[in-house]
Amino acid sequence: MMTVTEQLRVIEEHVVDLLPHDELVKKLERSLATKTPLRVKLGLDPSRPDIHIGHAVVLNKLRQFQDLGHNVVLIIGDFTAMIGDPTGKSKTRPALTLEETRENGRTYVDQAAKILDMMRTEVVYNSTWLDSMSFKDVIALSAKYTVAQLLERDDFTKRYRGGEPISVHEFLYPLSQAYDSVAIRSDIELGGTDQKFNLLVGREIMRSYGLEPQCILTMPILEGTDGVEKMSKSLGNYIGLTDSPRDMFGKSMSIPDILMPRYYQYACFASQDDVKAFSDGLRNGSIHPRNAKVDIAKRVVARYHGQQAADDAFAEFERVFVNKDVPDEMPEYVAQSASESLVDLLVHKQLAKSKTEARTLIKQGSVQLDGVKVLDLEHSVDCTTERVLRVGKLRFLRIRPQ
RNA sequence: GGGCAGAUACUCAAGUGGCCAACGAGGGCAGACUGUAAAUCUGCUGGCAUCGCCUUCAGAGGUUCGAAUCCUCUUCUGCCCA
Repeated sequence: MMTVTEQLRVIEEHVVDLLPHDELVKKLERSLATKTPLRVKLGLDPSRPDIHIGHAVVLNKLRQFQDLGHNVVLIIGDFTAMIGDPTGKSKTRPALTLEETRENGRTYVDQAAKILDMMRTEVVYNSTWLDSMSFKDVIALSAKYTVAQLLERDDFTKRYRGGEPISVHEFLYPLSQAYDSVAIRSDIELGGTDQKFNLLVGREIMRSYGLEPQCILTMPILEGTDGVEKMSKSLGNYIGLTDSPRDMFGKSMSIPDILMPRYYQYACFASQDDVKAFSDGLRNGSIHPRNAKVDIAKRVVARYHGQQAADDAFAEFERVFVNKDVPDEMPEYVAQSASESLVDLLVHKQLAKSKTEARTLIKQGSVQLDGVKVLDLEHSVDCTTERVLRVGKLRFLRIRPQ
């Protein structure tokens, strides 16, 4: 096992907050002396079924803890998802049923397994203890925190001042998350920087229950492919862990240039030194931005799909976007008759949301058949031979004869 | 419990009896330019269709030739008073 100092060096890398530092040192020293691994907690909100590379930033940090010999406790917040954490949002999220959150939780674990060492991972659902709490228990829990303390949270403050509604049950979110820490007796809890408040509440609540407070560690929130908003499925700016190599590559290539160093650091998990060299290279022109981005895209794909997939995705990308060729693989459709209405086909194969949109796309010249623009709204597609239909830059459909 | 204000398309936000499928901004989509980037410029952004038609402005009724706009009730939200 590594010494405390050596461990700390790994743990502190890329971290935003690590509080309180001296308590962590004590925990590590005790862990080393008693040969007891620390319990490192991460709460996952299963209100969406997919994990993306933004989550991976935190997961990767967990993996580092595991590699140092510590244990990870993944908490699937199936119960808290019924509240819907309003963190960073101006509105309450729609509440989900317990069944939906359980289902999402299952896929979460599968995806997390791409990064974590599952031998050192304990997975628990917080409904296990939250569901059995009585109203009396809830009162006792909520008595341990004040409204003023809760209103300190940034988004609560903003909403309160802005005259926007805050439901009482939203106040229960930080408290129930904090109670999770009590239930599993966590030593350290990880989260994105937007979780700082919730993580700190955990400390207070643990202390109230007579437990040694957890340390907290926050990681940066990775921006989505739009370069502005934080990565999230609902904003459509995410790169999912289960995305195909091709999508992953394409999405990685679409990030704004200014985001490259951050992606290099947090999506590719490059070391501080490498990140510095990368940034310097971009600044002084010794690295071409386009090549830099290819490098990032390759690394991202390689991490989740392997090097071969990354190379293939790159080759495919070159063919489609640089050589304006068509991709190897694309959705296929077997024609139902010798000739079909182009508009209907676009809608039917979901290349357009409605006939109106399909017509708009045709009018704008973004629909091509075998590389030739089609501008006729009434066009019938001759389906007696194999055709390739292209809409915009990214949507393809191979049409096969009957 | 009482008083006041408000609810408009993905979001913000105009519109206060016909000129409204509804100004504008953001977002999104598409085109040009590029490094599939950013920035910039242009077009589109309820649905169906050849003029045109149909369904929308929290919900339900009503007034009117005609309503997002007026009236009634309901639901939801904020503020003030208690």
